[in-house]
Formats: sequence, structure tokens, C-alpha cells
Amino acid sequence: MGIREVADAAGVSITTVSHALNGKGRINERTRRRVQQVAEQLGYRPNTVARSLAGGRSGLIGLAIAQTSDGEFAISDIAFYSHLMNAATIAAFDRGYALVLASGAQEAAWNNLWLDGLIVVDPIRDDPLCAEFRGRGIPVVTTGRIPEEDGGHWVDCNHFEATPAILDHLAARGARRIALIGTAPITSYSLDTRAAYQQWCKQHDQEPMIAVARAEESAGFETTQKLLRRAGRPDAIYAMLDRLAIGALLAAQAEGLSVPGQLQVAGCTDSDAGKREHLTAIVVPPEQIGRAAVAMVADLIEGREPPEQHVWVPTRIVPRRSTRRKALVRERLPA
Amino acid sequence: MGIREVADAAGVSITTVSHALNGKGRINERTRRRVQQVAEQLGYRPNTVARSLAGGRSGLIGLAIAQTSDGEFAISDIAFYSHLMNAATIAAFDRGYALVLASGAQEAAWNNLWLDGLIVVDPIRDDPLCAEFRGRGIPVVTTGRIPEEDGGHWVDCNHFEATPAILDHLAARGARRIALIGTAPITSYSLDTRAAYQQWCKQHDQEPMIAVARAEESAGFETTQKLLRRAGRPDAIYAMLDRLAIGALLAAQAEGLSVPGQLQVAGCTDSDAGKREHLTAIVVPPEQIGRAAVAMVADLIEGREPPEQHVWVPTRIVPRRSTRRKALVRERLPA
DNA sequence: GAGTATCGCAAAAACGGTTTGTCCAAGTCA
DNA sequence: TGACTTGGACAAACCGTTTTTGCGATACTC
Repeated sequence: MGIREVADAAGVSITTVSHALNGKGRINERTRRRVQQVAEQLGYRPNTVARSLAGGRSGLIGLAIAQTSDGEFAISDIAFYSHLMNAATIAAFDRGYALVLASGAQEAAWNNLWLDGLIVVDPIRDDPLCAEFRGRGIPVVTTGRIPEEDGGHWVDCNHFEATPAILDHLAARGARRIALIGTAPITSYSLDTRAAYQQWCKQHDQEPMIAVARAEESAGFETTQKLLRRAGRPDAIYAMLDRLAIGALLAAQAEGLSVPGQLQVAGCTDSDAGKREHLTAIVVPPEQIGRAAVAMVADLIEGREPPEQHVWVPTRIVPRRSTRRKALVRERLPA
Repeated sequence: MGIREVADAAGVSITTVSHALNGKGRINERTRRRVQQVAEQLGYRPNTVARSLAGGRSGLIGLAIAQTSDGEFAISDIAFYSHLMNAATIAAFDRGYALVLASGAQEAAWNNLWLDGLIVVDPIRDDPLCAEFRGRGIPVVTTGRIPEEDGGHWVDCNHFEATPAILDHLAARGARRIALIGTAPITSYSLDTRAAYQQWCKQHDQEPMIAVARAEESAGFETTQKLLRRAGRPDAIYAMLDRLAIGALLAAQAEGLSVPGQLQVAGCTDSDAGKREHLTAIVVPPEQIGRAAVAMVADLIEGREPPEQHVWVPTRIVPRRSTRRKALVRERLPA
């Protein structure tokens, strides 16, 4: 079942087998085909590990996702990351790589793993993992950019475009005081959105209202409630997570405000829960992001400079009832 | 940075370095410590791939999750699997393994990967992946059992216990005609639940009402609607997925039935969305399942027979408003 | 004091491939 | 016809570990 058996069976040397199967050396086409046939017949599968050792590559790409030390997800949107991960896994396989999951919490584990490349999802400022791997000369691609850092290879959505677009959407529907509810400004996503929001406010002569909340409905609820009780309460809310947006909807109801009549709500990103709540949302396609990141890191691993060092994945707005003029009627359980 | 450099620096042979670092051969404690110190100082990290080749192990455990060919999740409960995966990743790292994700769709990819063991989530009857790996002599652990198959190593929740328990719960609150809405009976989970449901019905002299639906709210909605319009409509529903249960809630509302007054609803498993909807649910702990599966497969890989060939992970019921006597008041958006 | 454990370490053989360098035969060119 | 190229195949080195075997030296036994 080794290359030697194949060589014996085909009556050639192992070199020829290797060449024939990998399309490398100079070799007669007839010989090549014969060897391939014999290998096929014998069900020969090259040992990945041996190949890695000789070839200097492990065939492994790491996918790092923020996690807390206790093993809980620190990430805010499980569905989003799952889809990203899933698409990345398949894209990696298609290119001959396997994706290994790695938790940021298990730093020690990184050392025991020989990775050809690394994808870091939503890196934070001075991201230690990125720094570590770059230091070792291992290609790193991030989805979302590393805050306060230029260069590097990344895949991202342009929230400098998406944010004004959704704010315009709300304004076009009558909003005059739009509040932003966001997560802690540690990822580029969060920072970009805040910056874009502030710029938009300046341009539209509106005073910024920014609130920060944990990535939970309850936090969205409480935060929104506080905002709604302020003197100059907002008439629209853009929430940086669907869960926050849902919390905002609940708060509106608790405060007796109709949606979208008295309060418009929009969220990012779109989700099943958001759909269920008829929430206007910015669609950020996790599959595309995952695939693009894998393509980029594979290019880097194989020594090709990727077509683009930075990939902007387009977003779009899905308008739903939470920002429509017509009041959002509660059609669900009876009151 | 190889073992040779360490050997040179410490003035010993590479054998001694290997032994010293792995605690293997007979070696003077002083020498061992010195070597360890030198290795530490040089920042030596043994090459995993070389180690694998020599040791005959890759250090990789596969985690297979059903996926459709187009890369979409075929799984019904993303959050559940994410938590399972996450816990498994960490548990694997703790044991010196890395978890590689693999899509069932990419069968070819499995061949290019040298896995020490495999975890298959929710295997189906005659699961090809399980068969393939067992054929190769690679340890396989499933979460959920392979239908129509005895033996094997698995981690599962006992739905033969959980199902009667939730049915009793509903009956104790007045339900006389409990319907079951389930996914296609291809996993042991689905099959067990159906069987347990039927047995319970027989024991309680109730006619079984089983409906099958796709794992989506809309399917739960439609299926429930049909049930509710039948002659002898159910007064309680046990849905085998939280998404189906949520669909059932919506259907109850659409039909003008109060929950739980006129219709009780319970689901499995528990979820954020379910909590939001005040849904009584069976808690199936994905983290525990993931950890148990890793522990078991690691034992098998390392040649230890695991403490138990089968692990039953306990479940529990979380009663919420959807099965309480007091009517479920809609406290959310205004009607 | 000869025989025998035991100890501490090193040399060398795997592990299963890839890659390099070499050789030979046949074809090409001047 | 001799020099040079080219195509085809092979042997051997190498990748960086682990593991087995072996060999002096020291300590123990009687």
C-alpha cells in the first residue's frame, strides 16, 4: 500500500511512481498512465504525513475564532461563523487543504500544530495570534482588518459604504435621530461602523448617539430602553448585531412604541431570527468571506501573490417591515 | 531549530534529546533537565509532522457533520453543532489532538487526510463514512447511534427516557392528545423519539399523531396548522427541534389558539430562540456530548478501551410558559 | 576479582514519501 | 562522425522525528 508496492507492481522505481502521480519529472506518457492505473488498482493513497515531511508543508490551515477561556463562544453570531467555517472547510478541501479549528484560548496548542497558513476571524488590535504567526513567517489572512494596522492580507465588507447606506435608508423613511447600538469597538467592523456613523451624522447635521452593549438580546433591550427614555429619544436604531436589533424591538414594545411608526430598527447582519422578526438588515455573506479567505491564504502558501491583497465582499440591504412606513403588526401569538 | 540543534547545544545525541523531552528512555535526571532547559532556551518545538511519521499517528481527529453537496448545512440546529464542535475542539487540544472539520460532501477529501480517529455527528443508517473508516481500522465514535446497528462506540442522550418525561410533563398539565412533529426518521434521535412516543401512546391509551417536517420554522408552522385543523386536533405538541416548535407557536397564533391554554408546545433542544419564545424544552448539552466523544475517540486511538463503550449524556426539562397553565401573554410588540 | 545487572547514552534503522543528481540511449546538428 | 541535446528512468539523499539495539562504564554479587 506504499509507493514501493506500486513501484514493484508497475515494474518501475519509486521515483517514477512519484513523478507519474504528481505530474512532475520528465516521463513517458505511456509509463505515466500505466503507473496511474496500477496505483488506482492497488488503491494506493499517498501518506499525507510523509508527503508533508518531505514537501515541507502540512496541508493544514488554521481557522481561529475568538473564544473565552472557559470554552464558550465569545463570538457574537454563531450562525454567521458557522456558515463561514463551513464554506471555508469546503473551499480548503477543494484546494487540498484541511481546516483545523483552533480556539484562541488554547495558545499552547498552536505550537504543537504545524500550520501552513492561518485565517483569523475578526482580529482585534495587536492581535497576538496574527503577530505570532507572522513572526514565524506563516501566511495570515484575516476576515475583518486588524485595527490600527495597514497592510496585511484580508477579506472584509465595506462598512464605510454599508453604514451610510443603511442610515440613508432609515433617513429616507423619515428618521431624524438615528442611534447606533454597537459592540465594543475592538474589531474593525465595530470601529468602521462607528466612524462611518459619526461621519454620516456630521454630514447630515445630526448629533451622534452611540451606545455599546454586550451581544445579547437582553443587552439590546436594556440599552434601547435607556435610549428611548432620554430627552431627545431616537426615532430609529441601527444595531450592529441582529441580536441587539431584536432586543431593540422588544424594548420598543415595552416602551409602547410602534415599529416602524415611532421607531425604525435595522440590524447587521441578517439572520433567521431577524427574518422571523421582519427586521431590515444588512446582508453580510459569510460563505463568500470564508471562501475568499481560503483562496487568499492558499495563494500565499503556494507562493503566489493573490490577485488582490484586500478583498471587499459586497453587502446589500434587505428592507423588511421594521423600517417600512406601514406599521409592523404583531401577527403572532395572541395578546 | 531542529532536534539536532538542541542535541548539539546540549552536547548530547538526538536520541537523548528525544528521550529527555518525551520522558521515555533511561536517562539521568540531571541530563534530562539540562536538555529540557536548552530546548526551552532555544525555543525548540518538535515538528509535528515528523513526529507523526515516526510515531505512526497524525494527531488529527476528524469531525464529520452532514452537509449537502452545495455547501449548505444540512444540519438542523446550527447553534447546537457549533457548541458541540467548539467543545470538541478544546477537548481535543487538551489531549494533544487537533480537530479537522470535514464535510460529508467531500468524500474524496477524506482520502487525502490521515486521521487517527473520527467523530460522526448524527450518523444515518449504514453510514458510509463510518463504514469506510471502520474498514480502514480507524476508531470511529458517533454522537447519536447508527440506526439499526448494535455495538460501536457512541455518545448519546437517552430519548427513550427524555421523550416519556416530556410527554408526562405535558399530560400532567392536562394534555390528552399530544402530537409529535419530527424530522425525517433517519437518525437515532429521530427514531428513538418516535419509538418512545409510540410506546408512551400505547401505555396511555392515546392514538399516535406523528408528522414529519423539514427543519424550518415554516415547515413547523404548516405542519402544525394541518394538525390543528384535523378533526381530533391535538392539545399539545412535542416538536423534535426548537425551530419546529417555534413554527408550532406561530401556527397556534394563526389559528387563534392560546398557548398553553388551548395548545401546549414543547421542543427539543433548548435554544436562545426557544428561550425568547418562552418555550418549554428538553436540554441536550452539546458541550458534554462533544467532550465525551473526544475523550472516547482519544482513548481508542491510544489503544485504551474507554471506560464505557456507550455514554449516555443526561438531559433535563426546562419548563417555561409554553406549557404553563397560566396563559402565555404576548409581551412583545404591540398588536 | 570474575561474573552479572544496571545505568546512561549514542548509533542507526525506520516512517513514507519528494527531490536531486546521474546515467544511458536515442536523436540532432555541424 | 563526433559533440551536443533530450527524454526516460533510477539510486540515493533528505525531511525531522521516534524507537530499537548496542555498547561501554559503573555498581553489585558471591
